[in-house]
Amino acid sequence: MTTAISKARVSKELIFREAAILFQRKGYQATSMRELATQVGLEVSSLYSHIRSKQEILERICFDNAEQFIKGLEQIELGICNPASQMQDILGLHIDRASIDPSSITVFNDEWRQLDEPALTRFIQLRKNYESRLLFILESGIEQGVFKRLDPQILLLTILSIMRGVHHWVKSTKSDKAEEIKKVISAIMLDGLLFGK
Amino acid sequence: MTTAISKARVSKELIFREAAILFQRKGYQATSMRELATQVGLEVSSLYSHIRSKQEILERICFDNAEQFIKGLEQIELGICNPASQMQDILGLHIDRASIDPSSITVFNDEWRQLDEPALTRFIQLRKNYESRLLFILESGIEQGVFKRLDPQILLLTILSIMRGVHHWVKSTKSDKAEEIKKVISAIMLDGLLFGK
DNA sequence: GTCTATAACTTGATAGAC
DNA sequence: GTCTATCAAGTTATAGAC
Repeated sequence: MTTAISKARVSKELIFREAAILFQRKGYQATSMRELATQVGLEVSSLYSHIRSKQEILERICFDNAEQFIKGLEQIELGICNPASQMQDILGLHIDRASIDPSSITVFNDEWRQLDEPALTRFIQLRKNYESRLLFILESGIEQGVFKRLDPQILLLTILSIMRGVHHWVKSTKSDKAEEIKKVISAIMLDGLLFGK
Repeated sequence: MTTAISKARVSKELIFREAAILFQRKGYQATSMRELATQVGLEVSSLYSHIRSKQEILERICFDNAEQFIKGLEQIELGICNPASQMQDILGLHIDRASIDPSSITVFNDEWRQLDEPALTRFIQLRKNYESRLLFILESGIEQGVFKRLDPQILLLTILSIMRGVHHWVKSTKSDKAEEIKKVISAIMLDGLLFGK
């Protein structure tokens, strides 16, 4: 429109997207702004016309994802109050988000510790809040006799561990259909691995 | 013996132990040799009388743990050839090791990507070998009708995800008995979460 | 083996011309 | 908005006295 030859558009979004990919592959600390600039197709200094700092990128990735998970959980809480189906929906929420944007989720999962204060404390609080709401669902399920009477804290950590790993197999399975993954994980978590029993 | 006042012993082991703690808390890249020196009670340069480089520390942590897991797996493979009990033993192996040395295991789990070549490639190969042997056990179990007929690749990644998270709840559960954790995880993995069924 | 001093380099970020 | 040039601070690691 404005120029004869349309130059590759360098938007803020592109910077965040490429940053997520680099942070995923090498980690936040091991990724330099020079590498990011190269990946985006700019000189380092030009990045700072779009962003304020390297930290700002990490903060946005972490808090955007946090927001998505919190919103998703709110929907589930407002739905039918059945712990088993709520748990299944939570698994679905995590698997869907890991499928939609694996790089971003990996950074959210693994690199949040590199947040500076006060963002770090704020992030940890969001996470604690999220986890305590999952714990509540688990405890409700146990009380209602839907789930087995196992230590709910250990249950919670087990579920979170599985969810933290989902992004790994989003790419490593050939049939990268989220639906297939949901089926298998639900089967394991809810009914166990043993046949017949 | 040699000095009247016995000075705090600065051994190589102490350096590796403190390094594991720092690498766990802040990550490899975010931990400086200055911090490590302070933690150990030396000046930076003095560290280099004991170790060759920062990388050497990471390599030793990663490969020592790899060796332990491989040895453990070999024992399990040589034991009774029952996929269900083998799987339970593998869960036990990971939980035991995470209980014995959580810092070291966390670095092994999360910081191996910071290895330089050629160590990185060597490490990835060890891991691939380990994982393919777990996969074999899962596939055997499915063939023998012991495990449900689920995608073994997804099963493997699920189990590895749980094992990667064990160190988190070794500290966060008050009763930090490995036995309790083993019981709960085995219950979930083998029999599922749902009651009765 | 430990120290002080410093080399050699990389980092995130800024100044100012265009 | 993008560039060239540069800064100040931090990094791992070494040299050499004690």
